[in-house]
Amino acid sequence: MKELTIQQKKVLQCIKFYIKKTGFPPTRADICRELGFKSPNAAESHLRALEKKGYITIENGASRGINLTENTTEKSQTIPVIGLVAAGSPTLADENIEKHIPYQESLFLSDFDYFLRVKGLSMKDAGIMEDDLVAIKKTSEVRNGDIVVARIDDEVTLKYFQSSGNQIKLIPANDDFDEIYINKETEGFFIEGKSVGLIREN
Amino acid sequence: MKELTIQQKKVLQCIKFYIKKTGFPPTRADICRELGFKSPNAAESHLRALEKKGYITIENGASRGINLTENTTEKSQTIPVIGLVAAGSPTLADENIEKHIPYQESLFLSDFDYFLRVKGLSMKDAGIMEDDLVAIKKTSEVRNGDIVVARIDDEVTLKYFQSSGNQIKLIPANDDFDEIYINKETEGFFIEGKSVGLIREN
DNA sequence: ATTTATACTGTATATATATTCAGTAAAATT
DNA sequence: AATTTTACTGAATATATATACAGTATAAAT
Repeated sequence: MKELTIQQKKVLQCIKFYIKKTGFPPTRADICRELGFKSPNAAESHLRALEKKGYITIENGASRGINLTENTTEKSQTIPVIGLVAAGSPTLADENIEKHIPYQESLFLSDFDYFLRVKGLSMKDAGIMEDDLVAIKKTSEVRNGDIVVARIDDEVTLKYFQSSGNQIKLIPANDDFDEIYINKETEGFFIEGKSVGLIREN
Repeated sequence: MKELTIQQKKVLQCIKFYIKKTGFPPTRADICRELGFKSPNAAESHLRALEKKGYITIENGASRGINLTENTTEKSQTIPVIGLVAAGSPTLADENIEKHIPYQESLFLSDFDYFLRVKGLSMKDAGIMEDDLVAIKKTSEVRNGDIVVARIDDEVTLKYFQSSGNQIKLIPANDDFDEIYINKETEGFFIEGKSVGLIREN
C-alpha cells in the first residue's frame, strides 16, 4: 500500500471521524469545512489521490459515495498467541507467534498483552492444562499467589509466585514437579508477566 | 422500542444491507429500486416512520443522511452466562442468566449457545475449576469422552459422557465424586449440550 | 530539464437528492 | 363512526452535491 502524505492522512482521518460521528460519509463541502479548505476541489483532488492509492473507493455520481477500503477499515484487534517453548522467550517477536485471535474488549477483567500456549502439566492442579491459552499481562508487579510467567535465562515457565525478602519460590501446581528457588538478584531471572485469564478450545 | 410493521422491517433491513454493501446509506431512490417502489415518497414516509419509532435518525437536508440508532446497530453479539445451580435447569430463561459477555466469532472452533458458570470441583482433573465459564453448544448428539451438560430431573451436572448400549455413565474428573449410572430411557434424563471450550477470568 | 504529484483558490453547472404537495385505498385505533 | 396509521403512486422543485474547468505555486520524480 502506497504511503500517504500528511494532508492525505488528515483527509482520511477526517472521513473516518465523520462516518463515526454521523453514520455516513462526508461530502466534499463537509471535508472542506472540517479541514478549513475554501474550495471543494481541494477535497475532490485529495479524495482522488486516496482512491488512486487504494485507501478508498468512490462511487461516481453518488453523493457521499465514499467507501473505506478493507485495508483502511480498522479491524477488530487481534491478540497474538505465543508458544511456551522450553528454551525460548515469550516475546512478541514474529517467529514466536503461533497465530492471532480476534481481540475481545472486556473478555477478561484486566487487559492483557498476549496468549501463552501452555505446554506440559506443571500447573494442572490450578486447572491449567496442556494447550490451554493463558492470557498474560506484561508486568513485573506481581503478588504472592499470582500465576506468573517467569524467565530463568532462556527457560520460560508458568508457576505460582511466592516471595519473602530476597527469596523467590516458583511453585508448580502438580506434585510431580519440584519448586524452584531463586534469588531476586539472580542474573537472567525475570518476571515476564502474570496470568489474568484462560481460554481452552476443545 | 415500538414494534415495526413488515414493510418497515423490510426498509430497515434494506438500509442495513445497503450500508454493508456500499459503505454509505441509500437515497430514497435507492430504497425504491431495492424494494420495487415507484415513488420516492414511499421510501420517504417509511423513513419518517422508522425515525418516529426511534430506529433511525435522519439529518434533514443532507443526502443519504440516514443514521442507524444504537439500538438498531447490530452490536457485537453477546452470549449469556448461566449459573450451574444444583437444582435448576440451565435454560436461557431470564432468571437464570447471570450476565452477558461480548461474543467472539471464532473464539472457539465450534459455535456455542451459552456459558455455564461452574460450581464445585467435580471436573477439576479435567482442568475445570470453580467459577470457570464453560462454553456449551446445545445438542444431544454427543460422543463418548465428551464433557456434557446432563440433566436428571431438576439436577444439572457437568460430566464426562460414556455410553454403551442403553447404559450411560456420567464420569466426574475427581476421585472424591462418584460415577452416575443411568438408563437412556430414564424419565427426566436429558443431555442439554456439550462443552466446546472454556474461559477463566482471574 | 521536463513531467508529474501535491496542495490548494475560485467559479460554474449538471444532476443527484431530499422533500413537499396532491391523491387513493386499506387497515388499525380510538 | 371518525381518526389515525400504513402503504403506496405521481409530479414538482429547491437545493445539496459531484465534478469539471481555469488558475497558482511548490515539491518530487524521471
